[in-house]
Amino acid sequence: MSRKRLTREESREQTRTRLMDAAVAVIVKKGLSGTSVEDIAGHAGYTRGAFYSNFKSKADLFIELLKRDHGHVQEDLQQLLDADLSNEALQMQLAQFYGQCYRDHNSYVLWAEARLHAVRDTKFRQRMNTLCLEKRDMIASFITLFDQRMGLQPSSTPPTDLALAMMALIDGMLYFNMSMPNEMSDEATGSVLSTIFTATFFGLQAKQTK
Amino acid sequence: MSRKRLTREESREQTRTRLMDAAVAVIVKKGLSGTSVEDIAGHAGYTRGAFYSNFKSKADLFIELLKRDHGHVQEDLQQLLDADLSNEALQMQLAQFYGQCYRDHNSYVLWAEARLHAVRDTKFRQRMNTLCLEKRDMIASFITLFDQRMGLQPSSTPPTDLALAMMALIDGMLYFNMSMPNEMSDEATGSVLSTIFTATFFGLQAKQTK
DNA sequence: GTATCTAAATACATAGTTGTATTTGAATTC
DNA sequence: GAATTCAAATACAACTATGTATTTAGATAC
Repeated sequence: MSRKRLTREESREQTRTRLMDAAVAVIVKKGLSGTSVEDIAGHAGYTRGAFYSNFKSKADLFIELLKRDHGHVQEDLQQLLDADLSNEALQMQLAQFYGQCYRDHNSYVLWAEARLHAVRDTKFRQRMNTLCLEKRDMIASFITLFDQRMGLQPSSTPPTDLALAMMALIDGMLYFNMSMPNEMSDEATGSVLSTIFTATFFGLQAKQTK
Repeated sequence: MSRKRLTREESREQTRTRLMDAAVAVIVKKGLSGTSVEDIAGHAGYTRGAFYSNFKSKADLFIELLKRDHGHVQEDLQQLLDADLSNEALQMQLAQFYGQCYRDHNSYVLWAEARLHAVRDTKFRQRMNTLCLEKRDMIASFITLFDQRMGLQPSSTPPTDLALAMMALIDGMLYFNMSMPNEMSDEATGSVLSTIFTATFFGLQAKQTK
């Protein structure tokens, strides 16, 4: 099994990626501020030298992590939106989307850290808000599309506001699902979300049978 | 203006309280893990000696902070529940409750820190869950009471689950309201919450006019 | 193959943090 | 008012973190 010999650029890119992946793991485990640059480099199998050669600072790296994750989510959502699916397929896919949402532990923690940091740091908050609003607008597009498809007259509450509410709700439920799975099982989480979504968008309480 | 001479016990109590208040301020500003014991003591006008004489560790203090805040909220809610108010008064009070909810910056940050810490530390998570579930049950009582009062047949979703959802929603909206007040004003926040509450509990989309 | 470049390692200077052990001085007790 | 007690200050020793400055060794260019 021949290990491919890497070009300088490839090697650098590999280092960068490894550092970022290690950073996620360590930050999720010990917290952003509880994680030292040494921790990250060490966990990736490098020394601090490698870190500072690739990133300006821990803060700089953290932004990169968020952007990377955000990019993935946005791509996924955009694909769904572009796919021009049937109503049924769309509903299925959306269900799956928030289904997988509350399974990704690492992302949850990363963004929870980010929110806290945003509360404290104005500059960071602005960058963060840009990302959040991009996601919000994506979700708002879904709401609008859905309203059109279903022939519902749009709610008096703007879809952008509803989108933020859904983000808030999913996020918070994800936490409960993670921290007290006995009280809030995966099924219960899905069921609650679906109840509230349905009530909010169709205006009728879902009479779903367990 | 004679400054009252304090007994030893009073003085100790004062120190303790000052340390706790200082801790909230500093932790909100710099984060739990970014805050040193020295920071806290210093901000309260003492040295580390005073801190360690009053608390076992920073973790110990943090739990105290959460318990104190939790106690206040529970008291307020219990009073509301005991008051046996008319429907109108109850609705008013509840509106006021979540109205004031998203005005308390410090508490938000404290609990956000706590959630992150809970994800990482099993023992802490258990203590934290106890508090969360107490609050959940309190809110579930409100939901049940409300259903009875309004003569609604209770939702197929258990009130405890709905209670967690409402906590999740309020919390998340509070964040957006704090971090992007231009996108999510106080009024918009109230409006969205009220839309979703109404839809969820009455099963009808609120047609509220701005 | 020699010279050059640069990613990553290493060395260093500085500074902050923790918890305990000891001391101090003001409140209490007799 | 002398003795005692204890809240808080101070001193201490071990450890961890940061960022920069310098070195090293493997890729690239000639």
